[in-house]
Amino acid sequence: MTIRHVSGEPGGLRELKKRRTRTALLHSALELFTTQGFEATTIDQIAEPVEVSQRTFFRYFASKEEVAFAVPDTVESHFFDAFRARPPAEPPMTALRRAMRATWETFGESVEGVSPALHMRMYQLIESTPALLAVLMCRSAAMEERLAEEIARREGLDLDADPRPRVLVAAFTGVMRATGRIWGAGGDTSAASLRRITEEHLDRLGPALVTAWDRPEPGAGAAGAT
Amino acid sequence: MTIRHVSGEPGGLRELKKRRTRTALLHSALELFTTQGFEATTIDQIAEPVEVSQRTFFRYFASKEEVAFAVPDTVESHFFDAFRARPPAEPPMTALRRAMRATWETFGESVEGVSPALHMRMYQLIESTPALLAVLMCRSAAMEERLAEEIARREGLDLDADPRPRVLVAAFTGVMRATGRIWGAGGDTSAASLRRITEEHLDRLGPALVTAWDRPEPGAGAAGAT
DNA sequence: TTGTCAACTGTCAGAGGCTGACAATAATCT
DNA sequence: AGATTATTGTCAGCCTCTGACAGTTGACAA
Repeated sequence: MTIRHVSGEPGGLRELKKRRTRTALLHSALELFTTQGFEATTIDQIAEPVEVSQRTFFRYFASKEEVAFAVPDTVESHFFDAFRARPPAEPPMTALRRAMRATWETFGESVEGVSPALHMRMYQLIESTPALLAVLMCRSAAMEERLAEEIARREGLDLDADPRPRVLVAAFTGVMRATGRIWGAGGDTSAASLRRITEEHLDRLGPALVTAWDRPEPGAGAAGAT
Repeated sequence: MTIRHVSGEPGGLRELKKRRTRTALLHSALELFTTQGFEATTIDQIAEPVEVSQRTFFRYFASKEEVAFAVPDTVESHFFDAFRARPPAEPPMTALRRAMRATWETFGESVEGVSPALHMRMYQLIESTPALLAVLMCRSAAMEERLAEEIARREGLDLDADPRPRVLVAAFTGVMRATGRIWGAGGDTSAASLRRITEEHLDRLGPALVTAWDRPEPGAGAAGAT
């Protein structure tokens, strides 16, 4: 008969151990990264406190970078889901913004047992580590593509013929990147600060994009929805 | 007395040999990358036809990625210089576009002895290789930052307070990325094709950004130049 | 021409990221 | 309990990249 402990989550003993090992590796890595830096940390150093071999680390995370992006990954998924859940009537920029706001809110608690304070430190580390920044850029580009596809779908546009979805997304993420950098450079490292900076900057491109971009093209003749 | 051969460029024998080695390594690498793929190519394979040790390769190129971006690097520099040379009276988007056009034109000949056809193949390889795409994204982000700074300087704006330069650049490079992807996916791999796609797409965001973005803000009150 | 100096290179040794193969161990199912 | 399957550790190895040291070669002056 299958033993089922009172521990919240489903699955057997094996599943439980796996989740524990993963979380332990994640914590160990983040702790080391934020104290000694990303490149100065070796896989052996990460695996040692967890009492696990280097080989096992690579069975949980495909690379050293991946563990650094585990939490951002989760947050990103939340954001994308939140965006897809926005009503189709909302202009894309509005929907993006509200999805972002919703993500900030479900973001106060821990993700995978990682405290918000640690997220923040990791974000700053990513911003200041070239190798991680490169990965972040690549991931951002992939996310931009997915968002552009989703917008094209919502608005009934052809992504190959109409650059506007991509441009809108580029503008949005451009602001996000900019705010990220400003926040990273500034003194106030709180999540509230990041949130405030983001809102402020998004405010400033609202009128130009929200009102102009979700209507058919103003200039040359190209097919658009509605 | 210093021997000065009739070979075009300046410098002594040492300089000449260095340039030769660099070019040879570059060619060897690009040839192998485009035939077997980036990851399947090892440093030893690159160095062998040049009859040079692996160690020497790393004295010319800091990493395997760097050699892949040697030509894009040169092109990028040309573009940035061309942009800075644009008259300050031009709206930023117009200046970006003309700089791009100028870059396309000085681009027909070989760069560092690499034929345009090989550039094209390399661009496509970069687009289809995750590791290279990551580097490209990072480099693009750095370029965006430099362009935004330059625009802020031209227009007398404060980059930390006004997101518009960054957004404008994001829109521009967003279109460039999009065209790059469309071109890479399409059948026509000629430079002319890339050029045409780019022009077409830039046309479509012209009215919205050229006329709206170089004026002081429409909505909330923030300081801007003229 | 010759000797000195500086630059360039090869060899060697090694760290660190990452992977495949295989055997040992531990959980699950019957 | 025994068979099955998943997870792990060990080992061996490839590849990127770096520091150290010694050998070679071009540059320059006496």
